[in-house]
Amino acid sequence: MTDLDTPCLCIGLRSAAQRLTQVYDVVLDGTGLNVTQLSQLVAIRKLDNPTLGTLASFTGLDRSTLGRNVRVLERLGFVSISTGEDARTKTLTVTEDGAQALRAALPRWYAIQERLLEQLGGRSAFDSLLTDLEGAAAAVVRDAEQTSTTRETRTA
Amino acid sequence: MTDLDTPCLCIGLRSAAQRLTQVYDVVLDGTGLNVTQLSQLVAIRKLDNPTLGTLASFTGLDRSTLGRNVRVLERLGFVSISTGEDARTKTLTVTEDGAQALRAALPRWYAIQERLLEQLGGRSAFDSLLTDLEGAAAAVVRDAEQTSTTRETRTA
DNA sequence: GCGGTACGTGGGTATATACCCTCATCAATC
DNA sequence: GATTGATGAGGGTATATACCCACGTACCGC
Repeated sequence: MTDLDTPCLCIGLRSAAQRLTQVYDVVLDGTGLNVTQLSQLVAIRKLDNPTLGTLASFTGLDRSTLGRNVRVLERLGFVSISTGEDARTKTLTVTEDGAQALRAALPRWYAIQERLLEQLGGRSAFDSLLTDLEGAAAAVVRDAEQTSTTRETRTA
Repeated sequence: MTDLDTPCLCIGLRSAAQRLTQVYDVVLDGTGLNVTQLSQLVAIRKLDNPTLGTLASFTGLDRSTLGRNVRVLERLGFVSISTGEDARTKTLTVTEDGAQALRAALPRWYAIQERLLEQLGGRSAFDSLLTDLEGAAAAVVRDAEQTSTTRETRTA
């Protein structure tokens, strides 16, 4: 049971994601958007002026994380944040500047995707690995919950 | 050319990495180490008291990032940071507390790895995807450099 | 030995991310 | 209609991450 004979799946995946993020960001440089912001603008537009919570569920991010991300977009003038009918909620809207940034960025985003998919020979291997990972992660979490429940029961 | 018909590879990969990180961290909870810290302790031990720069190259992280990460480990008492023979360098050493935390954490880390690999049917698909991604990312970067060079040449 | 260059770290700033607690608002019940 | 419980967002704090610049140290050529 050692270390580098079996490199950490988590760290490996994270490194890959970081490198890929940098690649996207380099290519998007000059459009005013990085890949995080691009994806969030796209999501806001797609969801048609969602609330923070809706966007958070959709993206799988924590609400507070998303709130902070969105404030960056607001400061950049790409999103406007207004109080919804339900006064607890904040509604997000892509501004005209945001739409313009999207028009600049999306072609480049698309070009990266195409190039990557070409190199990867399509997205099936990619998608199935992500799906498998999701399933595997869920299995590990179930195991962990099982174990801790057992431990609590034993202790009690 | 739209958005969610072709979900962003980068965002997908990043989400997967984040979820996987959370899984590791849940399982490691109580050992005093999260997966980032665990991997860094392992790397320090493996590299046998490296300098910050050496560790940064090894892990692929930015030096300043690593400096900050390591200061967290120092504050936790798991790593000691001392000035090297070359007075510019800082040498990293895993303390006894750090070694003890590793003893607590490594079996759990190993259990996650085993469980994940079992679910994934081995690591070949995982590893080859990461390798392919690396190659594909390099290709995209080359394209981008090519393009910008061309643009500069044209402009000049 | 001195001066310039190269190199290793640290600090400032910024984003992305999470968790927990609080506060405000809405809704439902009495 | 007032109290209570649920829900949405914000703020505090923390980690992980990057880039750029400043500073101090080392080394090399003279």
